[in-house]
Amino acid sequence: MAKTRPRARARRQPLNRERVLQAALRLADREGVASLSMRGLAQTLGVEAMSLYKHVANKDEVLDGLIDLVVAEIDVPPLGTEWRHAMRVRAMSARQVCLRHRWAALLMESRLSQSPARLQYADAVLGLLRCSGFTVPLAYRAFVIIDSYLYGYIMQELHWPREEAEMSQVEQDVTAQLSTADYPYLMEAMTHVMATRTERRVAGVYDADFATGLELILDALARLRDADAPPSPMPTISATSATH
Amino acid sequence: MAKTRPRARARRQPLNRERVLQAALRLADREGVASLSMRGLAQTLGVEAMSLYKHVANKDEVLDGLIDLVVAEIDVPPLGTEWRHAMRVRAMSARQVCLRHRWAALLMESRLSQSPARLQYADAVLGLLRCSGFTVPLAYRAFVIIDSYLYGYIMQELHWPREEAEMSQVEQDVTAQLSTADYPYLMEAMTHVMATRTERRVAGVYDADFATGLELILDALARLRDADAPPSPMPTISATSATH
DNA sequence: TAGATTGGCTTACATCGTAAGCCTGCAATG
DNA sequence: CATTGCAGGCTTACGATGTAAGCCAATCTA
Repeated sequence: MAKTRPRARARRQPLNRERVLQAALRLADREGVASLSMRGLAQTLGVEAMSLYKHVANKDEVLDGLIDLVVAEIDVPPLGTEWRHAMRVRAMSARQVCLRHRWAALLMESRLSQSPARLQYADAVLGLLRCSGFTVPLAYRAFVIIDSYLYGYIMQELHWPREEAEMSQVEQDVTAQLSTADYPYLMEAMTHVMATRTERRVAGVYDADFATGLELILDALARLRDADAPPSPMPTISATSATH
Repeated sequence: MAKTRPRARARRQPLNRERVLQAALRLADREGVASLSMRGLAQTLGVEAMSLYKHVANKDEVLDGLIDLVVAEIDVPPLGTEWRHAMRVRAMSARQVCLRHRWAALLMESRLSQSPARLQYADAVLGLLRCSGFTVPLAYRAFVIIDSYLYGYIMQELHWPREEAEMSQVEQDVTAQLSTADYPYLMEAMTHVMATRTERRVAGVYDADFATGLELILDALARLRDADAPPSPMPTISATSATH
């Protein structure tokens, strides 16, 4: 009587690591990575929790797998692309990916997981800088600085209000609950943010602010690069000509 | 017979929120925030888990309390201090605090918790910029950019090897397990990092790299500030004279 | 002295990751 | 074709964990 339809279950295509991770990705996007449990994950696959362990060693492996999936979504231009353009593209892409999967940034920061996908990502970014005239030490430094800003900005951004509803909620808090006397400078800043919130989202949320900061850093790095190794008369050509 | 010594327990000074949070801080420093459980925390206080709930609403409140304790440790110069100096001081201080409590940065990024301590911290930083000639929009932008870099850098740094033992472990991985063919640029960068690791730690770990990046950003912001509101002939004086 | 309050404690429950081992149908082998 | 191995599910069970509910003794207050 327990075996009502012994076939029905067996008929579905067998699970595999790939399908498990894809399901985890969907579930994380829907409910957040914090409420991603092995039992819940199994349920979305029509399976019992312990069945997952035939395809993944443990939950940590699922999380690391998620990181890999997300890193793979980041668009890194091919080796030889002019560095400023390349850094812009990959930074913007990383940001979009992290906003699409709102749990991703925190997960990447909280886990070590030097998987092939992540190593290759780092290698590609470093390669772009190296092929654009950066020395090894400077390429390393630039990488660290850009990534600090990139992921630091994203982490902040994830806490900001997005929907109009949240925004007006914040606005209420600003004008009512937070007393102006206690936090005068914070108040004026919040007021400014609220007042300009419309024009500050261009083709996405908070794009403009992110881009300005990034350009600031790229400018600074360009100066460093030029000081470090005097460029040929036409820097952009010498940069892109490395592989073309 | 259960009441062997009804007095002994009652004699110790009663718990309070303060002592609970201090114990949580110590425990987190010792074992990491991930393995901070209400039961474990209670144990270090010689008390049962549920007793904590007389002084704290729930675990989230403990975590938010930890954030407050940590934020309070950050050294923010008084209003009116010249902005570059002030930003340097508070960035360095925040970094030291986050390295001292290695769980703090992640906790701050993962929780929202707009507690008075945090709001006041933000207010103080914004105030410093405002008093040094930054307009409201620019002060806000500068705040976001500096903090992005600051906490982004720290989050990266927390994953880097610190002890000499870890370092030589990484060195082994670099020269052996990671194949040079697969990640050429990553390899050369790691080799450089390993080779220069001695001179790169000055009075602390990785101080030099952090400072260079910060100066880069402060330079860029200085340029922005001067372009935004043309300074008087002697910018530093006009900056500090605002409140003195 | 009576009553209320404070601050501990016990018990209980849902949820989590996962160890151990069972069962069944398909596939390869004799 | 029969046997057997095993891939890939399932069941059960254990020890965390956060915390709701309620108990009880010591202390403070009227």
